[in-house]
Amino acid sequence: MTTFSLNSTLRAHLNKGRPREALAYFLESQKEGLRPDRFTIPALIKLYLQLKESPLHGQQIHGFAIRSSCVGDLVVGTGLVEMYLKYGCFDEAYRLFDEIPKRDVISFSTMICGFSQNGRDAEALHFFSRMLEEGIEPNRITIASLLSSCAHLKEVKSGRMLHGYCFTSGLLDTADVVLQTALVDMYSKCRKMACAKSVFDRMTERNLVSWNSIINGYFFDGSFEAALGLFKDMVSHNLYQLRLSILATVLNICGLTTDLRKGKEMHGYILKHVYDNNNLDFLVVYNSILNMYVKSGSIEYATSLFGKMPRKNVVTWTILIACYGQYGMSAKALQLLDEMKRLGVRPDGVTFVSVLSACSHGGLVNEGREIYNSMERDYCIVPEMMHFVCMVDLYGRSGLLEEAHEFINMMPVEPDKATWLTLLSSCKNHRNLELGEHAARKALELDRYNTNVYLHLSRLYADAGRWESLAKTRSVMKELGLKPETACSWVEAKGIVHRFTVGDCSLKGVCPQIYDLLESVRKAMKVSGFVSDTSCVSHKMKEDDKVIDLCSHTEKLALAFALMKGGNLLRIGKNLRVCTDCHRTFKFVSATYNKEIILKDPNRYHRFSQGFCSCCDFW
DNA sequence: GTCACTTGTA
Repeated sequence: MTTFSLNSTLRAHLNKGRPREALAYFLESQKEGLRPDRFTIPALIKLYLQLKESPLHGQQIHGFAIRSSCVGDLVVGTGLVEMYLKYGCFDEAYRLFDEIPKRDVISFSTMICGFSQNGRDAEALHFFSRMLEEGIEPNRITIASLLSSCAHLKEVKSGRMLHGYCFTSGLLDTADVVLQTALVDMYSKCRKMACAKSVFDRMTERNLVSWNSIINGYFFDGSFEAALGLFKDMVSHNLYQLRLSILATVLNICGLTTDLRKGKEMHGYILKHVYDNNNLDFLVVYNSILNMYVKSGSIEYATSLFGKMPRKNVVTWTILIACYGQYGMSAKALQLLDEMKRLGVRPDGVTFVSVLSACSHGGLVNEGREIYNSMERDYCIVPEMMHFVCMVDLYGRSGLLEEAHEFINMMPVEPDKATWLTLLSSCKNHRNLELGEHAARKALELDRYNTNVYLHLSRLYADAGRWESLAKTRSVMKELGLKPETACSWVEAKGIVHRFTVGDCSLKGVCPQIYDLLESVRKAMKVSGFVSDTSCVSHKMKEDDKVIDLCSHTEKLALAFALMKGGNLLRIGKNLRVCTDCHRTFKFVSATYNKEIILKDPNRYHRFSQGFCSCCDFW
């Protein structure tokens, strides 16, 4: 064996998607004492990225590169940079990037893409200016990554400029699905649907991602009809296999639609097309539909479909378990786990995520711990990061912050940023400033650009009355170009989604009744002895003003609107977690106005009825 | 003979 033959064999295996064979061959070559060269290193990097190995192996490869003294090689350097970016080691990536003597488009694009894929979008755009300063021309790949960052940041202005660049540089002269899709997605995310549609219409070739982007765009823009219409086009062209992702989007739409009329219509539509298309796996499609009923907040339909399904697999069971968990019906979730065991269906790792988070949302600490311990013992499932995070959440949500922290310290692997963020979020809910600050520090060490860390931290400082620290945190966010997501709630009425954003003063003029209604609800609550929970307000202001501030919460505006609209079942969606004061108000309204209310937040569902919530005030 | 790209989802 020579190094040359080693390299070509490695490449051959990798190109055919056989990383294990490549690895075996490489290990063989090591036994023979063969030295990797600058052509071997990139192949090794590809190999390890394909195998999803731990950073330790990455460092080994780095070691090989150092020993073969080819770190300064353009291709090797770029490969190493990519590797570290994939592992989230940004400092190392920066360092290596700076060591590349003559950087090219690819090395710059690698950096930009790495930032963009890790949610560090401001940094991605920043790096682009550096690229231009060094006089390097971007290409289609650079632009696609940048567009993705503009989409995340909702930066239409930069997005438009990039679009303009595509025109003038001739990048759009030839059909380029990826680039065009990136444009569609950028416009979609920035809610410029007319622009998105015009790019989409001009595409000569489209793929699943293109459809996904445009349909999602219409969805978030509230144009349900347009989104569903496009979905029908897509299905009836029979172009792509129905996948959960796209179904989830479409069926989510139905979740917001009155009385599930649209959801059921789509259910029928999809089944018809599944029937027409023998390539599709019925079970998968049924699972998607089941998921739709769960997502749309219709437990009744979900359980009834579950009962009727002729075949079920782990996924089917897991969906329903997750459903109960999200509604705070933890006991039911555990019951389902038992039943599935009894019927001989083997739970998998994802099932345990659902079960553990059900325990977490229901405050069942002991049960959760027992189940966690049984994973490896009874099911031969080795817990991984996602399970660790569930456990931290299990302890933390219940206020057992020390246990949560201890669990992190005992974890067999280095905690990732999600772990620390989970602990931080619990510290925020239970107002433990000291531990919260520690968790925030750890999370920021791993990702300085994580908006949520700063938001949780701000909240902690506000609750503790540490106004200087609060101001400081906010100014850091500003410096880094991080913007919190603006709170938003929505209600559907007659096929149109009405959106309510925070401090939406325009409403005052257009719809004074909303504020009048809220005012009367507030008075009625006061009479009944309900006290506003002003602890939800994180600004420094007088108590009375805090009460007024609370009234502008978007879910309250949406609630008032939904009440005015009429009907006995009100469905409200929200992009952020509900606050305690709003939760109280919803309970009150469900009792005094005799309404059933479903409030969906990003993590779970609250179902209010007769003054109670399905979450039992634990969320 | 070698490096980089778009969506969603928990």
